[in-house]
Amino acid sequence: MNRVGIQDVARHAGVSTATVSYIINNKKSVSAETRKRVERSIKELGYKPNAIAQSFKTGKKNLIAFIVPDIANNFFSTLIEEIEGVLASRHYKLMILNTKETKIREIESINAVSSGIVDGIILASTMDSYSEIKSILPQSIPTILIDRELKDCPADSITVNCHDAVCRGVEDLIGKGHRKIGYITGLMHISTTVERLDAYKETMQQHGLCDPALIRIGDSMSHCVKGHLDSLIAAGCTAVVITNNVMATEAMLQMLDEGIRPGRDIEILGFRDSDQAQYGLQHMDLIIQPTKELGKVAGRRILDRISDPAGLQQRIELQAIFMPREKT
Amino acid sequence: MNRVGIQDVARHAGVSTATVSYIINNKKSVSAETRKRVERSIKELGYKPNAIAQSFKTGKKNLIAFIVPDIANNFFSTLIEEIEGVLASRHYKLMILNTKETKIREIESINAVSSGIVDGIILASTMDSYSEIKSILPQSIPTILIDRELKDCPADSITVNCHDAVCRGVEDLIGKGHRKIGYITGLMHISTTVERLDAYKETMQQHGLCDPALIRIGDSMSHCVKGHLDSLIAAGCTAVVITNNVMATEAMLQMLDEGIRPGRDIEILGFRDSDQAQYGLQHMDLIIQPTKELGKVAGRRILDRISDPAGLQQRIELQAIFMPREKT
DNA sequence: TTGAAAGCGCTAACAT
DNA sequence: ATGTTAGCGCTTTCAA
Repeated sequence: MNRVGIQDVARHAGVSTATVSYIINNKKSVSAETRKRVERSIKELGYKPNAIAQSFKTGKKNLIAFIVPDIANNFFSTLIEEIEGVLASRHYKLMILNTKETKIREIESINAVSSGIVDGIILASTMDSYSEIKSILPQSIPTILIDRELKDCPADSITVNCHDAVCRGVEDLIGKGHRKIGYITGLMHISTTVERLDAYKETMQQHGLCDPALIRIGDSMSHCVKGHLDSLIAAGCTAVVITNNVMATEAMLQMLDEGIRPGRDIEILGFRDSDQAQYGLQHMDLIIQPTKELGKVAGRRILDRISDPAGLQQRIELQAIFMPREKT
Repeated sequence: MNRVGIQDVARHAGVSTATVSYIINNKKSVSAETRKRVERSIKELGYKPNAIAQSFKTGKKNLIAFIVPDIANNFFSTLIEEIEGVLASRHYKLMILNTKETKIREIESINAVSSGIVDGIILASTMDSYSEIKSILPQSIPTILIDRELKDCPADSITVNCHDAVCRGVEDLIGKGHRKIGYITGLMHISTTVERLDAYKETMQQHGLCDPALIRIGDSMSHCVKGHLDSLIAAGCTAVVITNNVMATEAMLQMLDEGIRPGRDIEILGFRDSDQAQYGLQHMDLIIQPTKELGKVAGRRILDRISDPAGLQQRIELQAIFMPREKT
């Protein structure tokens, strides 16, 4: 049960601990012969460097934390996947902390992580504002915001601009003759929700079509869609904008089940991720987020930020695109 | 940028580092006055104990690794949620490692984790057999298998027995007069897949109905269902067993989209998790896995195992239940 | 090319 | 109740 340490290896191979360390990290030139001997000892003894001791000594953990609102959401699990890929190529691991869109769990997660166990933090925050976490977010740990912005936060951010795509989508609906276009939001305290809603209002206003009675406040996670959709249909909407992937999929299931034919009985403008091959979504107009790209860029950015902690703040913005449906 | 250490606090409060340590961990009795003074110093200096140094010294990391095949699968994200809950109550954190059902990523994950950064490992393995990971699975770290068993593995395991529920479900189908009952499997190298398939074959055999031509090999993740379902229908099946939650949901979407009415045109026996409120699933007969319970039990078990590393191996088996559909 | 030895920041046994 | 101090297992400087 006693773990074998670098001492044991050194003794077994008849060298100093320094030499073993050099070999583990191939830091200095070591004669081929010694290297061979030490490597044999390592294998024989089954030696594994104690990662905690290494981190303690060097200060490097090769670990990034991703604080994420909902791992079951395809958007975020795609993000995780992509970030992991980028990090793995640089020998970093990703630690995932799931907040379930609650502030308390976000705070707990930030606290857990600010004890110095990670080299960097990627945060998709569920907070209303930066002030709510300003005091607990450790300035000593490189941090970047992903997907959702926090006003006045000095950290780097990587976001997706959906404003233009939403405008285009709504324009398209209007162009097809729709006048009563309903809208189901995500969680209202999140920056992306506000951005998208503003784009919708703006466009509707430009055509003199804006009607607050056609807006429903949703959450991005669970089962709020049914009621909203029914009530918008009852209100006479011929088209509905549903502003995230989870809700769009749910709406799809529900409509199919009730015999409402999206694309015929009602027009839906939904959201999906870059590579989401969700069955049924082909009946909707879609706004497609560059989710994979978002993850990749975030992965690269946190790594760069770690190697240059003092660099200037960066705000990176990717663009979503509007794609009309294929099928009826 | 220089992190403040326990030394700084001690100096600032005019006490020894030991006293500060006692207060942080409230280990020994400290006079109310000293405590107050030290706590003020901690606040003033913004001191946060270096978690790595603590772990280094004590050997405790308060971290459990969960190596999981697919975080986007509701079954596993529910598991994560429940395990997190149990661990949080004992001040443990969960580190999630997503293998995407690939062996290579499982091996990488095990290696990453066996450098001693966690106190315990929960593994939902995607391997064919224990021999594939026997040499890399660290015996010094408490490990439990969840959901999927690995023959001959000496670790504890927590699984869900679906055998009886599948038998009952298939019996029920037969009782309703179905004779050609198709079957779509999960990944064939996984223990749960085999268990379920055996139960199906067994039951069909008992009624002289077993026909290998009615079995389709699926994977549990992606988009294999459509083809299989179509071909089973073409083969004359009046009922189909779909043996995990992801595939069941996908089949649902597809059938609705194609105007096939589950529960009327075709009978489906699907799977879902304890609390999965997926729209549309009410048209299927269902086998319900006690997913939340599974997570809770696993969380408790790993904690117990950590406090008693030498205890006898435990194999815990929960039972799935069969539930006929509500709606037509 | 190799080795001796000084810590990294903290905990806890032991002493006072 | 509080302080002194010896490490935990490793890396790395400096010397040989």
